[in-house]
Amino acid sequence: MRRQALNVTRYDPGVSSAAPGTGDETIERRRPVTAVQVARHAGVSTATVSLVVNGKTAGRVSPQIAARVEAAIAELGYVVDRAASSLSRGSGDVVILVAPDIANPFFAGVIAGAQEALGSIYQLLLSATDVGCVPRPEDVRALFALRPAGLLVDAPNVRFLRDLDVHAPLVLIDAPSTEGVAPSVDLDVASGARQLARHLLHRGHRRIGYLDAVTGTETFVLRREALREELAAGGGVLAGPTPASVVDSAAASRAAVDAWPGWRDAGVTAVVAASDTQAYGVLHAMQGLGVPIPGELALAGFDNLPYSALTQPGLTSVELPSHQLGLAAAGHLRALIEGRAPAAPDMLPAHLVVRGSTAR
Amino acid sequence: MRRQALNVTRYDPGVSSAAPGTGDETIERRRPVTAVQVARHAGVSTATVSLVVNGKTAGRVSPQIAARVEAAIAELGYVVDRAASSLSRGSGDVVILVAPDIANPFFAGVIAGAQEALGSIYQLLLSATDVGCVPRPEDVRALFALRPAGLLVDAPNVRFLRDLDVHAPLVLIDAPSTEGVAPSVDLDVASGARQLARHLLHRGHRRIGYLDAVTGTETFVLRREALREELAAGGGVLAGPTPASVVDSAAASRAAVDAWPGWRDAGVTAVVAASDTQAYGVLHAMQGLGVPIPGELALAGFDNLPYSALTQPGLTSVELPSHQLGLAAAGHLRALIEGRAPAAPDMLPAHLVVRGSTAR
DNA sequence: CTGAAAGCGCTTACAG
DNA sequence: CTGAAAGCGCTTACAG
Repeated sequence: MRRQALNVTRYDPGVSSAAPGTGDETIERRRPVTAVQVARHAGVSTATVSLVVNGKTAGRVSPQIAARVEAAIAELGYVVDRAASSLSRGSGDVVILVAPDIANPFFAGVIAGAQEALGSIYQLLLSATDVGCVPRPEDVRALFALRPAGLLVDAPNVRFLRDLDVHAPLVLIDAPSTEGVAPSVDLDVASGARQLARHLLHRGHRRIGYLDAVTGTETFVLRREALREELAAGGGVLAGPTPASVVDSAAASRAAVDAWPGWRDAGVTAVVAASDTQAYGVLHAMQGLGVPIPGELALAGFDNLPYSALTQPGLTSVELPSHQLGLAAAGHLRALIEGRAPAAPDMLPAHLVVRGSTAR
Repeated sequence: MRRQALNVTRYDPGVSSAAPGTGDETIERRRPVTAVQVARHAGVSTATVSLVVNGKTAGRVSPQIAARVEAAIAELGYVVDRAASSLSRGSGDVVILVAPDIANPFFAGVIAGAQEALGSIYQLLLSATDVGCVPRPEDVRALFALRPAGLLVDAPNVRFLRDLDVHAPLVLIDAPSTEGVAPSVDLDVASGARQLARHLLHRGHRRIGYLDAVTGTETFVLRREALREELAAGGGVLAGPTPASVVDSAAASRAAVDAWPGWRDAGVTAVVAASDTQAYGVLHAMQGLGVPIPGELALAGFDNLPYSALTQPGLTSVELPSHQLGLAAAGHLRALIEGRAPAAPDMLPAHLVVRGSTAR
């Protein structure tokens, strides 16, 4: 790799060092303003400062004093130290979302929904686990040690929860079959899979190939098995090999290239991928192999990612409501945190979006 | 929307409530184990517990005592309260990456690189700002109030930094023209743009259309202007309208549909999009309009996202090394945090990847 | 309406 | 090698 000129500028802390120019100077950082300084500046106690910054002045602090404190806060640029605040209160105002595949556009919707539900009171931070891996209990435990207000954990399995054994606000996302262990907000992927099965049967397909995902999450088991059952009910069958790949287009493409001879020999006329991301890979693979879609092979996926409307042909997909998922999960968590009875959410409905990839 | 049966299970805290069955019971949470409990259990002081959990036993704690403490920790399931730890030390071990567009696959690489550089000592959390928006100084200030070990901020502009005025470990990512304000690790997008310009000129294109991004980030200005200059140097020109869209395929598709008459009338034979994500939208728009790519119109983008190898035709793109970017930025931050002199990183090189979308 | 004081759980000089 | 004690910056009963 060709190395080029350095473009990293040294940070100037704006504070004189102990021994300027000697080379072994230590950088002194300007220390953050504390409540003590604000209190001194406004001529009040730190208790009053705390009441003001937390908006608990009603009947406790006179408007005049409050105004004086506000002024001091603005002048000094005081920001509450949330580490200290968390320690004092027992927990903070951060909500952490743990997800295995942040880069998946599906999560943009979940994140937006969660932010909407959390409002400006809580701050949402994301913890990315390794792509294609379920989060490990020890990772989540380390996150709990941060004393967040609560945790949102995407797609863990039952075993994960047994190992976790943590008792704090926690809501699971898209974690079917964890009932009774922790609250979860789920997607009705089974219904979506059945709609897709009926659509394919209706289009005359009987022998369906399947490209699975290898994350070891329940949702993918559910997608596959619901599809299989509903196909069987209508005289169809999952035929040929059932390869699995990580949720990545390139990996899916390779898997599809390998699987194609088997699918073809098994008389497969349609392929379903466990996710749209993988379906894109299958589409590419078939274009490379000269197998026309939908002419020789129909194709469908799950998620209905934005890009699925843009492929050539457009991709038939089971739409999973990511925004609503984030909204419901964070809303539930918030109720838990605030000690309210959680509003009864639904199992969020999935519905099939039909496009050119399964046209006759 | 059809509502279905509720599938949210109530969380059972496993702890008896104050007034069981009365209905106004408050949920008592099992309180986390503290160092005091561990100390008591092991028959030592909390100071010793602290030394053991922080691995500072060498010459300070006898192996026997250390072993006893370890055993107590394991037995009680003790995890250090990081809020308290942060308060005591002055800052914690969390590194926060602030990025406008977490869902962009480009960030998967940045995140993986940053995690690699941070190792297991620091914990990386992500803060998602609204899509298509530069992070606001107040958001970043709120993040600093969490007392993280440091912050990595993607693509802010100079004005942002003037407003920020925060003096703590901070490294900017892909933030050209912020020299002297804060350290930054940059991508040589200008060089990439010039390579792309020369490639297009060499392929015989002289009148080039451009689809810009509307995030207000320097990197996009640089991409466009470097392309413009290098084209001019070779007798080419940015011609026709220069629409802008958010970094989203669907939005880009709409923008391209609108721009096409203008481009066509201006004699444009190639279009460059500010990002691959947008280029996918242009590709879709042109397929919809019946404009063959590359036959009638060549197309290229920036980022070389994984999916760019899978489109039909494959997308010519300026590869930006996302993994190295995360690695270098986090490495620099880590040096800053630990008071070491940052290793001199490079401005990370970009290089053109030529695919079918600009074939003759 | 306001303040002095205790306490959150940890870390780190300091004394022994 | 080990412990008692102070302190990080905040919040919250409690006393006035």
